[in-house]
Amino acid sequence: MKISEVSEKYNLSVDTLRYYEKAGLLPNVQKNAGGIRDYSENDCNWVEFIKCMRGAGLPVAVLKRYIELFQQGEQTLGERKQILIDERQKLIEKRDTIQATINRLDFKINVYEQTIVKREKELLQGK
Amino acid sequence: MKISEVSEKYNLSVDTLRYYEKAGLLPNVQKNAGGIRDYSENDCNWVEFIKCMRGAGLPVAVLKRYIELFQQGEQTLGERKQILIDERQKLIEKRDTIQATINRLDFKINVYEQTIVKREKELLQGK
DNA sequence: TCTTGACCTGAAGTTCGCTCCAAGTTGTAT
DNA sequence: ATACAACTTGGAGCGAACTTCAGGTCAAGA
Repeated sequence: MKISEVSEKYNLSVDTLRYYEKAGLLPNVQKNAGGIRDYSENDCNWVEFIKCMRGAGLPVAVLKRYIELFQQGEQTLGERKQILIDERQKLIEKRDTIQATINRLDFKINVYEQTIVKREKELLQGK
Repeated sequence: MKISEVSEKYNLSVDTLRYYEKAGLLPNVQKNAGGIRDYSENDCNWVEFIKCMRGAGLPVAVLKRYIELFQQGEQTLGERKQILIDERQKLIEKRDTIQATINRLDFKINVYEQTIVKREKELLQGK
């Protein structure tokens, strides 16, 4: 698969794909004789994984470390699991922070709604 | 209230507080004859609001716009309400993205756990 | 064969949100 | 009066995650 196809498939720019590769997130992408990338199905699965994790805000450096460990084989299973547990915990905190802010916005939006309705009524009564 | 006290109260650095002010998020902080800031209770409430919104990831530029409109009085009620509705919607999407990633991590962590337990058993059996 | 578009590289540039620095002023305790 | 900590400003610097650029190579169609 060419880089433009992967770009289209996952809605990531070709620049971002090359950037991820340079950053160590896609260490296995093969190149043909002419130096042109040919993404395997496995590469694509990694792209999809990285896109998902980045979408939730996991830092590139953390993903790089995870992939590094993955490359090293089974003796890193524990460390990899711990990374995922740590990041999961951070996401839970982030989600809860966001939820609290949504609740606050809900309240504020309601106050605005009521105020606006009140102002409209006053206007109709020619106050 | 002095800047150091506000900094302590809301756990924001004095640099951040001055940055927010320069960025237009705290337009009303008064200064005494010597040029030293004196935060009112109202200023503090804005600091708290900004801290909360920034904590959820609302951009400084959006908050600046919101505060600008607030300064302009009642004729901007509708526009202000719309900003909050838009940002609320983005937060909901962000929260859902994060939740989906948490679920994915939960699954992956379980797979790791099972794999690790399996490897340990094999080790005990001298495989 | 020629052109054109997609690909390549390394490096520089951009945006965001702070964070730090230099150099100077103010307020307070002794 | 003197020290010294806390305050002030404008501007530079930083880390993260891209994004763009310059200059070149490659592959396919007319």
